Amino acid sequence: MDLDLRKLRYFVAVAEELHFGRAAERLHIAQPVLSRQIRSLEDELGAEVFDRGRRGTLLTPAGKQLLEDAVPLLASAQALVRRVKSSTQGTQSLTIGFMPGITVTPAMIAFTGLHPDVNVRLLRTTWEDQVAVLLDGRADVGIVRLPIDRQGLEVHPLFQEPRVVMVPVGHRLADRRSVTVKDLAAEHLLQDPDAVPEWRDVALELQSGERPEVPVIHQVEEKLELVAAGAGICVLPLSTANFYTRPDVLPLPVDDLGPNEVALAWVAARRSPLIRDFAEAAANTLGPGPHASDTLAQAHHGERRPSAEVMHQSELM
Amino acid sequence: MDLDLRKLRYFVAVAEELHFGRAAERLHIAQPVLSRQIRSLEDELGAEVFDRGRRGTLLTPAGKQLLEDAVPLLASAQALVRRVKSSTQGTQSLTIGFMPGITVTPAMIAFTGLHPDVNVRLLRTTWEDQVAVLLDGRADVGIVRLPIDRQGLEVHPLFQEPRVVMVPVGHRLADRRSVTVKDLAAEHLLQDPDAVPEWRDVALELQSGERPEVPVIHQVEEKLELVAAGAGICVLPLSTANFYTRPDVLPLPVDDLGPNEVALAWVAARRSPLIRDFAEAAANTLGPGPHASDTLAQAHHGERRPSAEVMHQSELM
DNA sequence: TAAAAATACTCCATAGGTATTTTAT
DNA sequence: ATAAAATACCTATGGAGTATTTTTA
Repeated sequence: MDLDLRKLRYFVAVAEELHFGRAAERLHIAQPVLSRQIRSLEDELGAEVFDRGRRGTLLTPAGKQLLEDAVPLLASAQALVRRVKSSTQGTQSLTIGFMPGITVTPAMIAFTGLHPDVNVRLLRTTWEDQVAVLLDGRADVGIVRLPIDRQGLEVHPLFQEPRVVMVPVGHRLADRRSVTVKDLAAEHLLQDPDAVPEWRDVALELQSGERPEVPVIHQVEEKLELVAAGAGICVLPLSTANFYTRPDVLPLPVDDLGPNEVALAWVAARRSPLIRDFAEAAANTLGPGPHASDTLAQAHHGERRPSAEVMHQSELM
Repeated sequence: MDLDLRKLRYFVAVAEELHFGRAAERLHIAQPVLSRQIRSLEDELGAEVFDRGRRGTLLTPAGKQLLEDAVPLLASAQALVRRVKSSTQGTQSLTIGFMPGITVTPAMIAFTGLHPDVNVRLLRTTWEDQVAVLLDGRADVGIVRLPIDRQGLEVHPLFQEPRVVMVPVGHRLADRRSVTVKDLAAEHLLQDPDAVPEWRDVALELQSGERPEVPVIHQVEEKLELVAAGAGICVLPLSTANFYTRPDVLPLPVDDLGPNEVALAWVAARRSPLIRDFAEAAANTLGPGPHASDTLAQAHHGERRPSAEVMHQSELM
């Protein structure tokens, strides 16, 4: 009668691993248990979701449809629990997700003026989880870098900022005043190609299909460490490049690279007055027109710090 | 770890009844079971959701938050199951919800031209469930009458049409050429007051707080039966009034009643190409500008029939 | 005191475990 | 032959039932 979210979570694990044994390991259960639970899910749904045999485990059309709906449903369930738990605290709160390099403070100040009683929290996100934190309720509203998957979100553009490429000192392009995307085609990009569509379309390592695995750590500091070590390059919005300046990595303008768009996003199905008011505060203080420094800055180490208390994600888990 | 949707469904029943015994009856389980399940839910959430004692059972703030999220989550889960089940059939399908009186055929023809392979189904809705059928997956897209709760929906206005009031022959207003909303303040309205905000604001029966219970049956035919019997009046869009003409009920123009807006709506979190193409077909064929008859018609009984096969909701349950 | 919810207990369905067999490359 | 998934069988958790007690207006 009622769908079992545990089985759904198991299904997602198998759908992602395409292997019952590995999925069971990831879920910390025994493989036969997983087989039985997936069968039970298939019985309840009246549809086979996996094509076992032949070339291992594959998704059926019904399985693809299920995966598409299961991920957001599980996120919504998590979001529900988070919101109920936070509603037990006496004070209302608003959690703002933001990507590194974005200055949230002016919007926060404007919002706090309207709602001095509300506990505003900041959650630094990465490119990979900037959308997920909204869907699963870790954040109520996000200041995101486009492009993103807009499914289920309300997205309001705020402003644009130029992007630069970070190369190590001594790199073959390091003495250029500026470069083009084509100059970078042979480089290894240390980030999700979807974040830089212009590069993705010309990249040699993607056309050859022989792209080395990008390390799973995606903090900006670590990316720059890898750039400095000569492991590859990365493209950053100007404000981020200025924020994380270090002497052994140089920012270079890229002539034909479109600007990075920053937008405010939240789950479309919610209409909380706090989100509405923060959206207005952000539009007034952050967008449109550049408020941040938009020229290549000289190195200025450690001068700027986030001026509000920043939660680390681990504190929220 | 995983939220239990069964408990969530139990919670919604108690939240709606505000009485464990009656809720248990509605759920076909014993009262002690319900008490225990709600306690278990509260343990899992780490929050009391009901305030027992004093004046019976009441929702706590956490309970209100939970109710707000639980209803759409349960609807999404139902929608997931429906979509997986329908994806097992070989042919793709698109189910269109529509309110009585709206002519869907031109949009259907345009859409079928684009997708001759897709099985298009129609689902007649009522004022009360036109949104629910979208949220729980009974329909993929709906032609709805505004105003509706837009939470989680994408809403694209199509066209407007005038509204009339239906009164029985022999009514004190029956010989008027037209009336005003104020003339209707003392009448009993046989529908949801939210459907006619202009009336709601002046209605005597709402101000006195002594509104008689409106029968739960909400088919247009039955409303007109009640109007004919002198049980009250109802306000209908012109096309609906023309469609359901009967000799003992008269339509009257209401001078100061705004037009009824018809819109296309679907769940914002979905982005199916079929929905996109139907939206385009509907915008081209149905809106803006009136395509239906927009004058008060003489009686023409039984001439017009819905030209496509119409499913009854019971066939879908 | 009467009505409503909570507690005590019993039963059974089912998640999870280990050992083993079946299946497909 | 081997790796992967399914089956067999056992244990224990927890949902649902009935009978009863506790609580509150």
